[in-house]
Amino acid sequence: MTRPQHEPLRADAQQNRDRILEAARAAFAASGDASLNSIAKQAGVGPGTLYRHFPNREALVLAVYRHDVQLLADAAPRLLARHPPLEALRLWFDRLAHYGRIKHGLADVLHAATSEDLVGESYGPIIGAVTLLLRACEEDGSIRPGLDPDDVLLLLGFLWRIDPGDGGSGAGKARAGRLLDLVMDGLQAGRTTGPRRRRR
Amino acid sequence: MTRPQHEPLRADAQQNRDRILEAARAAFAASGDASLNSIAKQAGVGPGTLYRHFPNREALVLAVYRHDVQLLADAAPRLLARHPPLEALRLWFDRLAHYGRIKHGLADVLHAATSEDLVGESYGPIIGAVTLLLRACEEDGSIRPGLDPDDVLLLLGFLWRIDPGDGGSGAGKARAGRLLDLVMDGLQAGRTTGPRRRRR
DNA sequence: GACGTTAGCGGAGAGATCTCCGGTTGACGA
DNA sequence: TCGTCAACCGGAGATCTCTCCGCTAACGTC
Repeated sequence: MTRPQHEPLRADAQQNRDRILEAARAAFAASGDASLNSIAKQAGVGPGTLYRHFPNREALVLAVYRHDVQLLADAAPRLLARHPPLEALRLWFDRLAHYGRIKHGLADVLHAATSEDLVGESYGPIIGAVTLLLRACEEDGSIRPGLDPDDVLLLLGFLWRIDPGDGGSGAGKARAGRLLDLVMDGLQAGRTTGPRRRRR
Repeated sequence: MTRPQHEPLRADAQQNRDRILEAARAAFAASGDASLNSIAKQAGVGPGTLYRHFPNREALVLAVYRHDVQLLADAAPRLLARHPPLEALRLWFDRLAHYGRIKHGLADVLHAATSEDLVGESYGPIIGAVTLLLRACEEDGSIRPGLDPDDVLLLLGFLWRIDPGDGGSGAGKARAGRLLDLVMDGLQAGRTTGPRRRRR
């Protein structure tokens, strides 16, 4: 954590990067779709500088939330240590959903992330967490074997598209819960061992 | 089909609308992300005219593909007449997936469609088809009861995000198939009647 | 056919994203 | 401390999306 990524930047470049990130964090917190121009201005740099550091909007959003993404990824092994695999998987999904609901700026980010490699820096930990959880469940026999983490993450993409305030108090949360139930059932179908457990 | 929607337009307006649609169809076929400006120019109208007829890119894309969307929706009752409900559902999903793979311009359209009401014109038939299929399956006892068509459609959103040429020959198709299998299993879990059928 | 009403036109332009490149400055060896 | 040079800056500008509004001409009426 907080390790210098890639090559060390020149001092002024590093300072600019930090200033941009700070300005972006503030701007995204305020509006979510602040213009990159205004963020650059707020950070006291030219648009060119912003775009050199972060080639597009996604990259900037991802960098801003990078720390949170890492926290989310780190939660996976912790959950696995304290819960049965299947339960850990579901709990982690819930966190992912909650995260998607809070940080709505990320909506379209992981959405396009699958194909981008630039995003690997942030997408990597997430895919790692999913891989870990799925493998544990698989070895446990509680889900069907042979699942591709990328597939699962793609399937979970709906989480980013649920409107947080969807139709009033907590409707979004309920919706995410219903759909996650459905996905969990799908994952369990074709499991290798144990009797099929009835939902709830 | 081909009924005059809403109020009848003035003759010149109707002509402009048609010209825009024609130009857009050609442009989208060529590039998929052609600029609306260029489409307007190609159609021989000003940008203002284009935006009055179609308030944003989505509306235009949707209008261009409207006929195809209707065909897709119409397929649902036909499939139900010739197949058991569950099978009809899956076959229709396959069509939806195929459609998503071909008309990639629609990718981000139905994506945002859930919240928009402007899109109702095209989203409506789709949601209608899903409702029909789900209800048939439900009465048949082959899927769990109480499913919300909107939920299901939201879950299926991954279909729009699969890269058609995903990693080479037909990989996208395979991926869609795997994920649809998973979704079908999820839908069947908790079904009311009959023994749980093993996949494939 | 002429006329008034108003739907509709279309271009100017605001504001956004992203690129390009001449000028500048930090880093480092001497 | 100084010179060199590559890394980096930042703003001009190309292009796009979308809005606003003064003007035009289509349509119903007489």
